[in-house]
Amino acid sequence: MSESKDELSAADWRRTHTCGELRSERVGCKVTLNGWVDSRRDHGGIYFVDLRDRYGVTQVVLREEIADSIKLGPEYVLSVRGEVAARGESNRNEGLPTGDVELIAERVEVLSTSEVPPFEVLDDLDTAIETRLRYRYVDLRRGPLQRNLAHRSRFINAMRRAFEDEGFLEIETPILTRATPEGARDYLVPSRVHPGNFYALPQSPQIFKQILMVAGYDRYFQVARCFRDEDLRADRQPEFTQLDMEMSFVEEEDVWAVWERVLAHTFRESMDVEVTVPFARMRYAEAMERFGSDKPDRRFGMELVCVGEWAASSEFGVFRDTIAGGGRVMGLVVSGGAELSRKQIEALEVLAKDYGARGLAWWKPADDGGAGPLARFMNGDGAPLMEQMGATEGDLCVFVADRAAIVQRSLGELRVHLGRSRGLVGETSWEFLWVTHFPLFERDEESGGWTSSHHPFTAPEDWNLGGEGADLSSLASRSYDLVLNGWELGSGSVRIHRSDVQQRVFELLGITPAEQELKFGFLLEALAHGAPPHAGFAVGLDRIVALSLGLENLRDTLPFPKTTSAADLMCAAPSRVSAEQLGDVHIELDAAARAASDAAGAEA
RNA sequence: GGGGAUGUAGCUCAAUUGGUUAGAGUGCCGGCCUGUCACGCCGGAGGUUGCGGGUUCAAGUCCCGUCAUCCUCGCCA
Repeated sequence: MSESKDELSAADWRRTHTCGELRSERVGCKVTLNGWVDSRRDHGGIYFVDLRDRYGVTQVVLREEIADSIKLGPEYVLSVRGEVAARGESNRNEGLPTGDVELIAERVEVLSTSEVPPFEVLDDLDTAIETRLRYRYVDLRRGPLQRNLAHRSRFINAMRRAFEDEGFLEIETPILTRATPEGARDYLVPSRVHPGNFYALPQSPQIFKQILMVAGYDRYFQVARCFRDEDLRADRQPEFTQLDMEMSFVEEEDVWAVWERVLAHTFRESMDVEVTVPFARMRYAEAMERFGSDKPDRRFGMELVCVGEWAASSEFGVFRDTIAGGGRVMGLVVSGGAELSRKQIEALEVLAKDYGARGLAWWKPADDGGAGPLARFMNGDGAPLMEQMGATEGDLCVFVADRAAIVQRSLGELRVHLGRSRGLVGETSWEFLWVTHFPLFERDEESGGWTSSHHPFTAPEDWNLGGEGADLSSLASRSYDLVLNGWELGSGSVRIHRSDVQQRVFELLGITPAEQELKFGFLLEALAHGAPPHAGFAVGLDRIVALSLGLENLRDTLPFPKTTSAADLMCAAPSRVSAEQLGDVHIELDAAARAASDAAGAEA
């Protein structure tokens, strides 16, 4: 180095530019860059270093005397002072935005050294997620993740601005709150000052935002962290973020209109994408009947076809008996599916059975009766069923006979599977869909009682709940989901703002007046103190951000995601705690927990 | 809670029917090289085959158990 160590440390090491911004206009300027050593190329008399930060990469040239004076390793953090030089025609790097210039180093300071990283910081690296999560700070230096997180920031900020412009107030609600009796398992936090009592982390700010409506904050929104202690999936994390909102003195259409404006603004601002507004709308019952799903992917057809009439009069006993027993028989046409082998069709049957179907009947249609197990019930004439299915020779028809819910579910899942595997799903499009009028209640298979399809605060379509002795399964709710390309992005509803109706719904859900008082007393009380009609909605930000990036797994849009077993591999959470800490919160482990905790401790 | 897949060098993977000293690419370290840009060339280090047990003359390979990761059914008001 040309200067002594003392002069160096006295000198200002701070950057004048980022590693992504130098262009030809700066040739001749003295600049300072800060960044990480991305790659090194030692040519003996001349030494190249690519210096990286989240803005880009700039080539730094170290002449022999500087290169010989320092030791550089991968991911070292440097401050480089020097002059910007033109690269010249033959030396330009077309692949780099800064490729027309380079920095001729005059002074290099190592701000920080680095262990050899566990994997290389490359855009297209194929490292096991386990290793990436363990060393997330290295993984997060990679371009795709930096771009994803930057996109997420822009997306959320655009949404925030849109809500502010609509007159909404951003209001925070508690993270330490009380356990709810229904819904997902709560994450619990033991109280030190209230022995034997626990806070719960919120599954959503639902009750708080309703109480804000009662309090007169008629337009609320929040970027809210939510927690649910349930098993995970690629599209599900134990803690996740919602863009949550609620409005007073409105009905469904008002909520939808706000969201249509907000999302149009958000996609325009953050992605330069124009989305079609207003969004399409479809009732739940229609979605189930046509697509076998409450979140239909409408990018391809292959809709379910009801063949109940044909089945009722067919000679196939299973079909006939199903119809006679009040069930349904429906089918799908797999275009060009006649090419599928028996083995491939059996794989489809396995899939259908995963979702409750008892079997999958199939038929390769033709005028003469076609082929497959159903062919012998055609009496040599396939035309009538072909016409009803809208099938032609060369297609494959598959059928499920069962209770309506099972028929729709299994064929709906089959449809999505076939749509993907047969390449029917086109490019990602931005055709949003409101699915409306979900059932108010569902049967709980285990207890035989009733549960809310959405949540117990959802308004019924009929404030009288159908009167005394009504068939609860037939009641529709004023809830709605927002769906995009087969993904549920969010859900909401008009709420119950009448204390008496809320109590009646609790009662139908089997919550006794004593329980209501104990667990929801504060809400019922609030509703009895002047509650305006209100409605709201929340989207899963992780999902919509992932989808807007074309990703199906949430992990690449989150800085510190957890594993399928809800562990953080970087900081090794959850962990055991000292006996003293447990004592503080009045917790004693049982024998099984002690053993598991000791085993985990021994491994670590 | 159930089902499936995976686990070998820092990383990504290979290793025939159970058979010699577990290999390759990449990264790392050293040497050479004045225009590279995923530089190149030469050399080197690097292994509890996830862990525990079993079968066998012999186990990365077969069996049992266990742990971790991923996908998934249930679950997720």
